[in-house]
Amino acid sequence: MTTTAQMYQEAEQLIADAVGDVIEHWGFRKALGRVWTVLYLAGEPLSASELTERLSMSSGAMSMTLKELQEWAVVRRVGRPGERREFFEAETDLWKMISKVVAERERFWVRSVRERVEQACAILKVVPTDEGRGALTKAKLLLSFAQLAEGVIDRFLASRRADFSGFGLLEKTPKVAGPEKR
Amino acid sequence: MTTTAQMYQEAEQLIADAVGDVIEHWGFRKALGRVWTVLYLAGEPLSASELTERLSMSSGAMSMTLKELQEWAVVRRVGRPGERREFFEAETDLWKMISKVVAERERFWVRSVRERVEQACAILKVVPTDEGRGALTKAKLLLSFAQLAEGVIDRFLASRRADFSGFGLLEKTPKVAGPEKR
DNA sequence: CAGTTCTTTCAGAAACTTCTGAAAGTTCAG
DNA sequence: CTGAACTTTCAGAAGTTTCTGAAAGAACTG
Repeated sequence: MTTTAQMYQEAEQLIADAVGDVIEHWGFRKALGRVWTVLYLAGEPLSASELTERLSMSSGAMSMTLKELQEWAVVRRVGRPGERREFFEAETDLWKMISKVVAERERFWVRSVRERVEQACAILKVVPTDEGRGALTKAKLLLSFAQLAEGVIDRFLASRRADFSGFGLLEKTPKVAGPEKR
Repeated sequence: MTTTAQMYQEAEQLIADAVGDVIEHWGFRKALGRVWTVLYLAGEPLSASELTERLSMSSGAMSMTLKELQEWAVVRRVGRPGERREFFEAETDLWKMISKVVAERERFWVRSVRERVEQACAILKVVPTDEGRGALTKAKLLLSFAQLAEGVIDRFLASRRADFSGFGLLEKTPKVAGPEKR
């Protein structure tokens, strides 16, 4: 016999693992996605030990994972009156989460690449061989691509902030997308 | 004294490592980015041994790397008349490369997630607790987000341009405060 | 301020990824 | 065929990331 609690857990695991996989694919630890998902689906703050049990993780891993999630402002720590323990709840505004990641992570890399390619271009400028000239042309192309990406990221961050601030894409208000038609 | 050949190599290393780092950040092996970059900058086909030497990699690693680059259609194998060895040249069409990756990699994951969340929704539909109902609402939101992403990817691929113009990632139907042309 | 409860830290274990280099395989000229 | 030139494969090495769990640390409570 399958209880409703078991069914809930099964669905929770499915979604947690799915989100965990995406998150891992994007270069974070799978555990970050799993923990966030359980908190998100729960809809109310949960304690660390509750999470530890539901996801079969060690207390140490849970502590580190929650710390990292908070650094990314994706999970909040909330006190609960009359409770000794700390509770945690998920940030539900997906735009807020995504923009934070893009701003801190993607931007950093794009800039780092741009700077290094610029440096290489400076060197190639004074290499008077055919090889050097050909490479310079191509390096400049890479450079303009990096600059393009930098611009896209900046515009992405600016535009959404302007239009959706306080109105997060996946905020509690349902009715986001229509019926599927694939 | 620094020769022009040494300067070329220095610039080549700088760019190769920069591209390698981005590529790694995007979930591929660093070596893929480094090898592609050397071929790209060279502008002409190079042999495996040439690459092995320039990048200080083992022959085994080079063989595997070139194989993977070819699978991603990012490097082509070219024969050279009168030469026994095989030569390799870089695909220079960035759009072609990016669209291939997006089509095969991102799409796969978005769909996989959508399917798993759909499955979980089906389970939650028959869980008659408050917990279950709340989670179902949220799961449906995740689902609509996955569908949104699927749509964005498909439109991006259909647009067939690498300049990213108008690439508002989370664009819904209307265009917002657009300084850029449609 | 001693005890209880919960959280964080961290060294080592485990798991996973990538690389090396020798051996096996392939191709081709003579 | 045979051997030279080059490529691929793969088992084990090396490197990297993530997790475990015990111990130290905090935060209350009575």
